[in-house]
Amino acid sequence: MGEELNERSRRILEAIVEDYIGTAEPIGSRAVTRRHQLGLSPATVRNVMADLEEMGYVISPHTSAGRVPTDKGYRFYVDTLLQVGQLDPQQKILIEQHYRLDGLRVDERLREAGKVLSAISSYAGVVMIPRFTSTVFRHIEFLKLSQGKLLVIFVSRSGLVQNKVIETETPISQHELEQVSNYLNQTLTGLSIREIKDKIIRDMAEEKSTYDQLLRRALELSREALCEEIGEQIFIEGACNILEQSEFKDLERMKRLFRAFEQKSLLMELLDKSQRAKGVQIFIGSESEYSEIEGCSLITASYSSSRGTIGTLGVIGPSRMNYSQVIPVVDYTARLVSQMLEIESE
Amino acid sequence: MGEELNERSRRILEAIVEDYIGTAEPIGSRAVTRRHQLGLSPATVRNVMADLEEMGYVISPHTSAGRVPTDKGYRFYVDTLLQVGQLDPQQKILIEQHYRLDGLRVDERLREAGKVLSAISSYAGVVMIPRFTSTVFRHIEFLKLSQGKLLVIFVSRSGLVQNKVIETETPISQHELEQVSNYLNQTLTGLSIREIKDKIIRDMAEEKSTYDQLLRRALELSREALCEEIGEQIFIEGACNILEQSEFKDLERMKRLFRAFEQKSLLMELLDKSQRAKGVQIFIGSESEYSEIEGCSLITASYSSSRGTIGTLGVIGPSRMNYSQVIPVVDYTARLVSQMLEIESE
DNA sequence: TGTTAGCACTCGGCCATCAGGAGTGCTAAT
DNA sequence: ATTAGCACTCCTGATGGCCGAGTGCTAACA
Repeated sequence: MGEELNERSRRILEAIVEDYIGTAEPIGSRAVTRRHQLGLSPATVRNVMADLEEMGYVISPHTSAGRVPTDKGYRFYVDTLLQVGQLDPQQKILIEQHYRLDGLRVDERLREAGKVLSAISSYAGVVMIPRFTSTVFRHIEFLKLSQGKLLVIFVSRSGLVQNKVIETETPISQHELEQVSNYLNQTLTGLSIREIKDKIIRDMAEEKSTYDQLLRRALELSREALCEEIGEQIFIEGACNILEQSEFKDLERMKRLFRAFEQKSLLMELLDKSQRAKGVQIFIGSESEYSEIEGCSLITASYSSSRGTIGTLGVIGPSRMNYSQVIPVVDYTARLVSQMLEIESE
Repeated sequence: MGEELNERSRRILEAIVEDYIGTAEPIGSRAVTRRHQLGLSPATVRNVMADLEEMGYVISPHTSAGRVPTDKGYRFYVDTLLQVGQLDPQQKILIEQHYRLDGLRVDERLREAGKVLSAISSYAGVVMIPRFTSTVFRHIEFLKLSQGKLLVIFVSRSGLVQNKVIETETPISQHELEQVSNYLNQTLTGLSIREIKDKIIRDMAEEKSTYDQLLRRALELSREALCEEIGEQIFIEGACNILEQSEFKDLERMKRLFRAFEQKSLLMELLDKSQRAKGVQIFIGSESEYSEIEGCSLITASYSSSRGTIGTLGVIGPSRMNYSQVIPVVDYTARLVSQMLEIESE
């Protein structure tokens, strides 16, 4: 088990993974020798393959079939075998063309990014909307709805509009609400929500002594409005694309995947995890006890503003994914999106 | 062709449709006599079935199979055979329970309605967000984004928040924008967008003579902001549900359907059509030259505020749908949603 | 004249069988 | 250590036969 793979085994594993990515069919020993000049006979390759199987990198679906990479095999491949090149300039241009998105809202732009990802990778694109807590305050507005209910609208520096409904016990007039809005807009602009949360807690402690009615109201409302995370949102675009993948001829499997898509919480969790990491993240198959996306891989990267990471986007497809192609695309897209949001907020 | 169906033929067609809805399998003459007391022999039923086939109400997939209703058959069934009962009180309660949605935004509520529809019907639920033009003005807000770009936020009386980005050539300060917002909020509240459009056109004609800078600005901006329809939105919930339907064992068909879902424009068109009609609408199969949803039916109803129809919701499933169950559910849901939006806006 | 029983026929679904082919593991030779 | 050879396994696809469900037709019946 602890055995290091020697050069030859690596070459052969690489061959199996890459051929399998290309063909979606179990790779036999002869196929390896035929398609790759390794200077080895099929028999030798067979021996190596038996070793690889022993070590859990590949598996054969049945006695007389070729070998298929396991999750462990893919993992080894992406971690140590694969070298991701630069995105070729032509494709860069192709991607950039999709980002001439004048006059679109931030959320539309993000959704568009998902579409582009899916179109280019021909898997599914997924984009997580900036986490509320990671955004920078730009504007807030309170509107009175029915009895005791307020609509609060929040705009982040990048122009993302979010809103929620909060409840108040003590009645308040629309006029007062405007004053509160004004006050908050003056004092909070440019702060991140994280900072604001801290500030509010501090101010509330101080405020106990003061009796400024307006100030107290403003603090109360802003606490209600800002301190609770707005449900995170996630876009999944081009899910149909992965229907084309031959692994999803299996209806049952497909259903499970689509259920996972519909529920979103699972993906959310994964994206959230990758949010914290830097650079491109790769989740392979059921590596992390999520059986719903068994047989699938997720490639993600975070996008960020100058104030740090704010969201995550990526591609989800079968484990048998063209990693070398998709990874740079995801990476580049994350950069483009970061840039886009930055420009917007200037 | 012009032949009217006699009572017996109707009974038999009804039997075929209902049994087929239940079993998803071609219905033979013996099955009809077994499951329905018609006082007829299989042979007689066979004769009638041959007639029905001749007239295009049913079809047999192959020589020695039973009969399956055609679109025309379903149409006849829903139009003249089916009598929709009231929703049974128990189910009413079941539905209502899902609508204890305090503290949710309007769009979340609508999406929730889609989920409930899908859960109860076990097909897919679909909800079209209120058309911008049909909503009633409540509040508008302009924020300056980057060079020449404005973010405009619009709140309808029912609390629906929408936003878009518009461009202006002449620069304008945030202060001026606030004045414009204030002015518009004072003068437009309570008007429907439709009315506002008219008003703006009228005012612009008059305004040529006046030289009030602010007024001119307000008119220009509000025209930009309000007069162009915001892209309509549509939620499709529980699409996976219809994967369970046996008709979608055919992969190819399923793909086409999901592509249609992803694109949304097709559904939009259909919903838009039904928007104009009153009461429950039923689209069967490819009745209206949309081949993508071949084999599917769509049941819709419009929801409305006191100011008239504002949106549409419904259920999409296989033509072989349990109409008698789904129709009252859609109907009742539309009422509930109308009510919900009404309360919110008071 | 409308209804029904009877019967021959058709066709899809299911199962077993079979040949072909791809690929393996083992052994013995290099 | 590598490789050629070989027997073996197992999937795949084609073939054919059987069964059952269901039909259409015809002739008998009320």
